Amino acid sequence: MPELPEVETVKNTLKRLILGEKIKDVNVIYQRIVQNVTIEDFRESLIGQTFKDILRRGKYLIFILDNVILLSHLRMEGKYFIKKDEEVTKHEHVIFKLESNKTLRYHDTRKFGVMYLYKNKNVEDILKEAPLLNIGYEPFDNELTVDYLKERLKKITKPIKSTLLDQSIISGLGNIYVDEVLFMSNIHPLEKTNSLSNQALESIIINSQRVLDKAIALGGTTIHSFSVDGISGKFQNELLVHTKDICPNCHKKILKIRVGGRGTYLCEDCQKRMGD
DNA sequence: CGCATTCCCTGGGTGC
DNA sequence: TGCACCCAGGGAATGC
Repeated sequence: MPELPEVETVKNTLKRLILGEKIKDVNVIYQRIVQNVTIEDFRESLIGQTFKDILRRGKYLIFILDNVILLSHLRMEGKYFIKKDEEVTKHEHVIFKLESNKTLRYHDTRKFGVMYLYKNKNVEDILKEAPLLNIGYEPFDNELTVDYLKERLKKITKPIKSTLLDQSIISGLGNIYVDEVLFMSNIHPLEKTNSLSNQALESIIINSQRVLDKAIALGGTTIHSFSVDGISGKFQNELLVHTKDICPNCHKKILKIRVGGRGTYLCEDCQKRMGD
């Protein structure tokens, strides 16, 4: 499941593979992927356009072409593949035929991924409208400070884990890395959000940077699946708590609970609940 | 308003 | 082997 490091890896891999490539044809097989324009509009707007750059905002990929911008969110299982002009397989939902006779294919077994297309707009414009409008700072951004978090979180009473999954507050963390960050910060996932101390918030920021930096360096985490052209990450070998049985710290059994409907791993001894 | 729940999907796992 | 069932989850929509 792609989180920030996986999307960063996909972005960098795709940049090597498709920048400068011109789109000859587009085939949308599963139509619900395209959100904000008709399929006809999507096709016609993309044909003849060349990939100029690829950016990332949170977990969104932003493809910059001549006059259009394509926004892509991989959700759970979205992947891109570069192939020759061969038969379309079962889970390929959008096929971009390129002039070099290669094809760029969006593959998504659960069909949760979405795409948006913008015509004659620049990146600054689309950052001001949905769905990018409410994407919060990334852990690396200088604006993400203890003071900022203190203010944003002061009225939130739900579990801190649910808050960290909310992309409008901090962007880029998903289910895997939130568990890791909370473990590294010795914070219980069910801790009430607005009861966290400044020191706890500081730990969350620092450990978010640490875990994402390391995951990016290792090309992301491959638990279920994510890849471009079969390239997958190695961070799963570095996980401390998510999907683990034994705490690497105190060697007690890792607990699995549900928080906001999400499978959540923690060590009760290392992540004590403080107040509430 | 905040928060919990439901929904979208399909492959993989389980039990009979 | 086949079949019914449940589970995984990011984010939007819905309900309280």
